[in-house]
Amino acid sequence: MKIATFNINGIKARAQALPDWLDEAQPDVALLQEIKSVDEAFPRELFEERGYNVETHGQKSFNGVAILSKYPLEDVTRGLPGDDSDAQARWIEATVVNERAVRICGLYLPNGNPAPGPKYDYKLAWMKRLKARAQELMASEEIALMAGDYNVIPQPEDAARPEAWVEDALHLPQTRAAFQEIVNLGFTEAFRARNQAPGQYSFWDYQAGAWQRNDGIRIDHFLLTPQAADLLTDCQIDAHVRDREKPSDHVPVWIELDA
DNA sequence: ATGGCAAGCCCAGCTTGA
Repeated sequence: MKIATFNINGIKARAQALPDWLDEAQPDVALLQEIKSVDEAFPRELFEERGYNVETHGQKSFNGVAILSKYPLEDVTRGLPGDDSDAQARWIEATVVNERAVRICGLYLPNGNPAPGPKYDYKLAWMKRLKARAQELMASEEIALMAGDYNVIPQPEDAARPEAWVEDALHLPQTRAAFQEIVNLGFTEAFRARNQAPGQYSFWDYQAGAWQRNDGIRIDHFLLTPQAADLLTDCQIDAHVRDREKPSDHVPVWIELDA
């Protein structure tokens, strides 16, 4: 089962580039972030005509996540538990049923800039709720994963210019510690489990020719429970997509699970 | 040394992002 995550930075703006990549990469499941659309305006027919089941958790203008799956989706839930007052659409989960059932969580973790400040407080609070959900997944002993735009640069080698990020909410010690706490529950970070090479990124700013200079950061991640990690056979970043017409500032990251 | 882009929205300049 090929599972991808892709922060598309607006579904309307990616109406060409996203289907093009799906046709080429043929993921069985695609987790999308920043659809920037309400559910009613999401162009689900673009994906249904390609054989995908579509579940969205949208919001006007900002945020918004979705799951596309060639296999049936069951027990879909929307919103990260732990704060009923949180109106931001950043979390969706579903069980994908093929040979085995895989619990798949798609997430768009808050950016948190500027730090310190209320936006950073929201990021850290969200990460605390994420940890609670992660503990439940771990206790369930399911084949499960949490993937998406974490807005976390885990290690200095995950940035081309780590010195540019020292004061940034994506790379502050508290941010990295909160991410590491979740990994330490027993999750496998799929990309680094299979690839130790530096210079591997999933986001390049639109400004200053960042892509042309490979001035990127790696912030889109897969965290796998042990039951999922046992089935992991590959993890790659489709960086070439960044070179196309009207690209997102993120590129797809995908895993292959023997499931 | 600095700034440099893009998307969405009451369509024009603001907010947001990373």
